[in-house]
Amino acid sequence: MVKPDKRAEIAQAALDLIAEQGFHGAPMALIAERAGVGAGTIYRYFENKDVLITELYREVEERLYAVLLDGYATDRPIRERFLHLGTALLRFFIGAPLDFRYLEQFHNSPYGAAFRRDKILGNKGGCNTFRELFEEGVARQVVKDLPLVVLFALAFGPLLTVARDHILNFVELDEDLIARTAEACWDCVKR
Amino acid sequence: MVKPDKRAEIAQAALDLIAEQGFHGAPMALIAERAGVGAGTIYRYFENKDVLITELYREVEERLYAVLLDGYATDRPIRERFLHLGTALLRFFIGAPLDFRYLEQFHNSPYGAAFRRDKILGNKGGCNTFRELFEEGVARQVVKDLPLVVLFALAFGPLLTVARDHILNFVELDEDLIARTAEACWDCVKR
Amino acid sequence: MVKPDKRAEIAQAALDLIAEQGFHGAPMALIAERAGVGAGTIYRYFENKDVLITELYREVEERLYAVLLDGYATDRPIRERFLHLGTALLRFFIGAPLDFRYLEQFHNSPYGAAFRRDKILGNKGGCNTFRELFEEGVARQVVKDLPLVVLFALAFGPLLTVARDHILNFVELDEDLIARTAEACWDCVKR
Amino acid sequence: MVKPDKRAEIAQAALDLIAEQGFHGAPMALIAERAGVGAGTIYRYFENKDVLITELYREVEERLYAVLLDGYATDRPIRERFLHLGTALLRFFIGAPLDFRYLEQFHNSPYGAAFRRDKILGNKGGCNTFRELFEEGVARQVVKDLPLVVLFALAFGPLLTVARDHILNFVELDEDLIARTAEACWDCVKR
DNA sequence: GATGAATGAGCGTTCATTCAT
DNA sequence: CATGAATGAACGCTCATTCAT
Repeated sequence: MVKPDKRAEIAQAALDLIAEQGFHGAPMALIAERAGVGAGTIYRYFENKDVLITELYREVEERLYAVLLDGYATDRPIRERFLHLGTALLRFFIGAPLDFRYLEQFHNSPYGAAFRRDKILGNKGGCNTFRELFEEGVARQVVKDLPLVVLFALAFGPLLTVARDHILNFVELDEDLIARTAEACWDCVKR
Repeated sequence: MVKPDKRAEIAQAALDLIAEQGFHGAPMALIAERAGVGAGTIYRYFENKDVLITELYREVEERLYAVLLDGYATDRPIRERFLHLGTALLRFFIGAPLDFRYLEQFHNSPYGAAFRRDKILGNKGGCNTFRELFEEGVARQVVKDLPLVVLFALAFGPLLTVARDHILNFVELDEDLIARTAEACWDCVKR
Repeated sequence: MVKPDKRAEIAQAALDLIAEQGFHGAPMALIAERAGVGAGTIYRYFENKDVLITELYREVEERLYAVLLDGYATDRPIRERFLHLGTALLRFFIGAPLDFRYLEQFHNSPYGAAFRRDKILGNKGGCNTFRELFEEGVARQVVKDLPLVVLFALAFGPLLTVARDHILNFVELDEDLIARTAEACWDCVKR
Repeated sequence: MVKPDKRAEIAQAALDLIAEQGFHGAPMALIAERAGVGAGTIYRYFENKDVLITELYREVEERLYAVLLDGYATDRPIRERFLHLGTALLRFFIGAPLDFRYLEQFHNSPYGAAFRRDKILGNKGGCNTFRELFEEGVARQVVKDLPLVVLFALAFGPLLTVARDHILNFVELDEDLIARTAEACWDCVKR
């Protein structure tokens, strides 16, 4: 039976290294060292590096979706729900900058390519929520009548960009700015 | 058979490969093969791989700025100028998907890290134009009173995201959709 | 079949190859092959080729100094001590021709350049012994009153040359010839 | 017909570079650049790099022998002739340090190996002179009765070592020191 | 003759992965 | 179960040599 500590140590070490240095800066030997395990041990928990990276992605995504859905009430108005999701997204990334950086590294790599397509067709938790929200918004004529993909871009694009700018210290996002940014995004998608 | 400048062949091969496969998928030997030259030949034109990559970036950037500034009139209203830049950006990326992918690969890599900061402080052609536009817009109370960095995010974020989605075939951007997307971005930044 | 320490195998293979073929004739891949290890294995024991070469040098030097100082008695007359060192030097090189050749290759290379100066100012074991011997000899007016560097040259020059000639099979040094050569060197430095 | 200027320029550039940087620091392209010719031009004058190097060696050797034999009178006493050769050797090397360094680089390289054997069997000008001098000295019982090779070592060893030390600035050889060094060498070989 | 752009074999080095212990 | 030494393919890069101009 696998010792869960060790798996977690490896995952954390890998996530930290990849988030901070990119895939280039995260050889398996270094991940093992940071995790305090032998190099071969990683392969007991993850079939190979690709699997490790993909699994890590899923874990981050799961954490994100959990945060997005926490307190999300489908019976609230579209605008309110949108702002909830937007601010939750920003808050999560600001609070977990390594998770954010990891997602960025992942998306911008051969690994990410396949996943992007899945996402857009997406049946995944948080993603689906956005989709349903937009579909409902379009149907109720509260949201612009644009293809779903474009609405996603209008909403996610600024949020992710602003999160990156905060993490890279180009801007300091406080609660006020988070709220105003999310509202600006709403202006973008709303009719 | 024509030999249209070896440097250009190498640059094109490198850009294609990096855009399509990322830096990992573009070893010098493969770039050379695609360019139809010997491996050593690359080094007659580019000091090393870093220089090749950086130079390629500058060339793409130049092409982009040229397009953005083409027909840009500073005496037109803020909104009109914004829409000009937004639609020009989208059109350029749609017409030159490899350039777009290359920029993305570059920004999300050790090479791009240094450039990002420069860009945000930016004295570069197209970048400066956006900055001046936003500053003027804020001063005239036409644009939201948000930090410049956030305005950049609100404008660029969706545009880049939507361009990527088009290139990845998640959506088909025609002239109409380009215009409506740019307008949605304007809703984002306008007061 | 015994596996008598991989580090030693690598060191021996490198020393042999470099001694016989020079640095040019000793690519890492060939060293690895001769040592019966994979190419990458060398780097577990030596950070890079420079380190391998320098470390090898130190090991040879250590062996040499050990032999020189073995049985060296500071309370014996200058002449006797000189002859002890001279014959010990010759015997060592004759008995370890690869060590000798390695030292020559090393000294005549970019690696050796830095070491040469150190040596002449030398606080190293065997070197220091020669220096003290000469200084004492000069003070007691048993040795010619020449700069230390010149005395070194008068003593080492012939010894190293004769050792090389023996190793290259230009002459066969037996115990008798070793003794007479050392004595000739003494004639060179003595008053 | 070959333009002799160009050949000389190439030879000088190659000698300088190899003397100063060793064979590693003297790629053909750099030699060509220093000589002010195209890279391919070298191959009009020298079949390949090996030939260039070997030819260069012969030229240096010739210059050396010319100096040694200049003013050498076979009717003078052995000792005097020996001192003539010794001091001439030292003076030559001190006056032409690049020639000296070149000889050292050459001897300590795969190229030098073959030549050393030739030399010792040597029918070459200067070498032959030494050989005859020693043979005569041994026959007349003025020089120690040692194998010719050993006598060579006793004479050349210190001279070359001291020349190197001067060129490397470990000692400053003036006329007085040159004379005393040559005399010390005589003490070495004389009965 | 002279050139220098082009070549590609060969270098030192890294790192994902395996497997004997 | 866990280890980390061992592996070797693959990388970026250099340089002696060639040959079209």
